Amino acid sequence: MNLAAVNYYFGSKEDLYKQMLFRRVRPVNEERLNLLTQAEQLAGDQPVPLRSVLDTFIRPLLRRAADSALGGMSFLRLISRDLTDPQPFMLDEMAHEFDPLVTRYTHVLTQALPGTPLPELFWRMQFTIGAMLYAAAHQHDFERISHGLCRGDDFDGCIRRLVDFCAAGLGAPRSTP
Amino acid sequence: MNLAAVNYYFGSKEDLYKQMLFRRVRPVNEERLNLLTQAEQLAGDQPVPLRSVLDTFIRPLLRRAADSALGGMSFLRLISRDLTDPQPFMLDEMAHEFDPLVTRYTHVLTQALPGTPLPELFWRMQFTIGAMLYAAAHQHDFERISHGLCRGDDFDGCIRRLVDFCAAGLGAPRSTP
DNA sequence: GTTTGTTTTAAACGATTGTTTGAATCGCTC
DNA sequence: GAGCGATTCAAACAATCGTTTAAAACAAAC
Repeated sequence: MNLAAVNYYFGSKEDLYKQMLFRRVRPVNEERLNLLTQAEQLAGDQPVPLRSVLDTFIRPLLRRAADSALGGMSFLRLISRDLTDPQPFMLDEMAHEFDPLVTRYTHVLTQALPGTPLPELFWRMQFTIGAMLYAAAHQHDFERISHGLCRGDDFDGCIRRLVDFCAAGLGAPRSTP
Repeated sequence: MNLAAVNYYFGSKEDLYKQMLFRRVRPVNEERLNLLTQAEQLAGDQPVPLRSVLDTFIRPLLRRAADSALGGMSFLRLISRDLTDPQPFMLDEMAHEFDPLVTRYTHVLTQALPGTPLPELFWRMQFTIGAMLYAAAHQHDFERISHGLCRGDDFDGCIRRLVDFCAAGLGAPRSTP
């Protein structure tokens, strides 16, 4: 197609990139918060179980892998890359997009993991994000890396395993420094 | 400096990039394997404890953050990026560089985690790598993200927390699909 | 001091980048 | 179908990219 259309419709290449990425990311985060609300209602006055919290966070992103209408693997690779190594012009709006998530998830996680110091929780949330993003971006490669032992298209299996892994990690006992 | 020197000494920009990155990565992986050998000797005929395995894998990379002579944070960001979203021309040599690691660590981990099916172990190794790379690349940002709760220069703390998290994750019980 | 081979430099190369321009084309209303 | 704003397109724009070239500067051996 004609590249002049980019500037006609979006003003610049950066703006096209921004709009494209946020068009994909926004529904993911909306879905996360919706699922989280549902989980809270289901839990009543009890804290939301840790594994449920993780599922609401991981599933909306990971299920995109199998859905090419929502971006498929290209989107997962792209968002993983942009969160791992953000381009400067994306930083502000990205932070703004993810702020509500940080607030809500910090809140439910402190209740799901009572007694965990807040700094500890922050670190572990970052580890969780890292594990998820790396798995999201490399799902397909695992088949090659593991010499066929892991299926590259087993998205549900990937989600379940991520939840297993991160639930244990988030709830891990703390070793003394 | 004069950019023509790049082609004079390295042939191309890609080759400069390759050599620069491998010059930094190779010592990391050598250190990993050395520490792993030491840990094996220390363990005698017992399996190497899981947390020790993780320490040999994580520490050699993460300690670079504080050592600008070994690349510092710039190196960590770069290698994190290149492993998360590899450039095509790096793939072959990267795989070759990491092959021995995969073999050795798969071996010691199957012994440290008896009964874990190999596919499960592969998935969890990937999660571990993801958590580590993301933490490595973002150590500094956590201070801002957590509103000052997490120190961005607490490298030993980061290692210890990563080991806590990943040890629990690797040893987590498996939920039924 | 001249020679020989190596390194550094400035200039130019072709290719590609993101963007702008102005003319053509379209869809619509009167 | 004339007129008009919106869209499309090819062409050209300046800027940057990685690389090559050839001349200048350097170092070491004789």
